[in-house]
Amino acid sequence: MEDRHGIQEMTAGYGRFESATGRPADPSVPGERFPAFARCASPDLLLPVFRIRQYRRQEEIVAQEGVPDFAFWIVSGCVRTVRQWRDGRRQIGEFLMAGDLFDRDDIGRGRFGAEAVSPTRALCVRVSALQELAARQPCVAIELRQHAVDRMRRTLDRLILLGRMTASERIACFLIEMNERLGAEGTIDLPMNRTDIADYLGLTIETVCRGLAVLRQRGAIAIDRSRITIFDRCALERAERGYLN
Amino acid sequence: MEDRHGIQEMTAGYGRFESATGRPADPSVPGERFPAFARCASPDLLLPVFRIRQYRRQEEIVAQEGVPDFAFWIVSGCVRTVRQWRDGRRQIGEFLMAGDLFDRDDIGRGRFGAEAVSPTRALCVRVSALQELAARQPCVAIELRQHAVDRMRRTLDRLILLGRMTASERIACFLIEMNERLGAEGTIDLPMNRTDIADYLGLTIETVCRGLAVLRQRGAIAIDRSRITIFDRCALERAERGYLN
DNA sequence: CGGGCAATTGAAACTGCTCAACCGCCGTGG
DNA sequence: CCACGGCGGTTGAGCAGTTTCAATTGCCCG
Repeated sequence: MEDRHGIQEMTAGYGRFESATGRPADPSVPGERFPAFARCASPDLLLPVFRIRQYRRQEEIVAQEGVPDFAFWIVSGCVRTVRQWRDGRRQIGEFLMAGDLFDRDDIGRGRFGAEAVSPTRALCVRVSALQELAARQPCVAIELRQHAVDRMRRTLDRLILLGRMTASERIACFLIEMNERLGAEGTIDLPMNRTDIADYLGLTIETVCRGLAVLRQRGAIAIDRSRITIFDRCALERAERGYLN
Repeated sequence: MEDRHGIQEMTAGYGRFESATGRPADPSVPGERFPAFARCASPDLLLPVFRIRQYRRQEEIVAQEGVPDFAFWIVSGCVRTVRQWRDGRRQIGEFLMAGDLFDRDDIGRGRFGAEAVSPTRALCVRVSALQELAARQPCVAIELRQHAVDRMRRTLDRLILLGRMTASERIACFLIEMNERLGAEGTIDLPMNRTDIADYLGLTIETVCRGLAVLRQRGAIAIDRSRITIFDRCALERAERGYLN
């Protein structure tokens, strides 16, 4: 299995751990982000526990009812957490980007599944091993803690968005969020399609299209398929005004 | 101050800790629930860190922008976490009942405030002290961990509710949740008013009233102000069908 | 008994959804 | 090489569910 192969490469040393990923673990490589603790934790503790996994577009990472033993650290690509009904309704919990981490607790222990939105490379870590690591290496524990806090903040923000924002506010909010997370100075290459956006924002795909069209007509953005260019960030912020009040 | 007085009482020993609350820490006392670790942790570690606080109806516990140093363990009563806009829109994050715990991270570090829905008694613990306690006493750490997992599950359930459920589904869902949490065998004495319910479910107060009225007309429930009696739980479960699919 | 507040009900307005058609791109196969 | 089909995205028209606005009821408490 490739898993076995990956482990052997990684256990050979810190350098091999990097080479096992196929590229150097340099945060400056566009789109790739490795855990900060990969730099501060001692390699002999770190290396035996990681595997690298690759996922194709739309590939399932964790089944909806799944409670995996592994935590996943996204190195590149984009993942959605998703819950689907038999009647077709679907809710996306969050989009996870390079640098994000998730495990069974973060997807609600069987509430949500996880799927690759775009081709994704992830560090795959047994939860128990990660916990042991965190117990020995303070910098790991700190980073995990920070992730948990950030996730709760973002999830609470989603409650406000889904509970009390209008369609146009949600869309503006989404663009600002994506601009900050993918942040290439006003040009966003969205990894997800309109259906994913709609299921993330609790809207229909048509409403998302119309909302984007309104922003385009106002000169706030330009739309070229999945590439959104932001001309007038203030207009977006006005559109999501409620968020800040 | 009563704080000082409370501390002195509590530091006197385990028995005084109980008496400081005014009543024995017996889980069987109706409506009162103390942390399980109050039984397993050694008293000399536990006692110096706790204070008891009482809050009147509608009293603010944590300001919306507040990041308190304390964690709160609700012994009796009901608390809402709430975010409010200047334009009047309001979203309730969750209702916290006896036995529930929250701290600054659970309310999003300044995202939500906390207010007493009904007269509330809470154990108030400095976060750093609780963390130290958890580091020394495994049973405390386990209980805190379980709370965090439960909270994430419930918050993710709220995402689905707010994003993809109809008004009647939300209302049925709410009644089932409250029945399970307040659970007196089919009779629910809701501590919160209709406005709170509406802001919890992302609806208006009128829609909540109408939804309840429909359930009453179908013979599923009876309504007497804040007292709801459930006659036909299956009808409620049908009304929230999407939730389970 | 009256004031005030929460809850309820009714009617109209509106936001967002549903259904449908259409566009443009791209890969495939004749 | 081009026709075709599929898919994602966009736009339009009508509809439905929810909100808004308004009026009324019921209850508690002074």
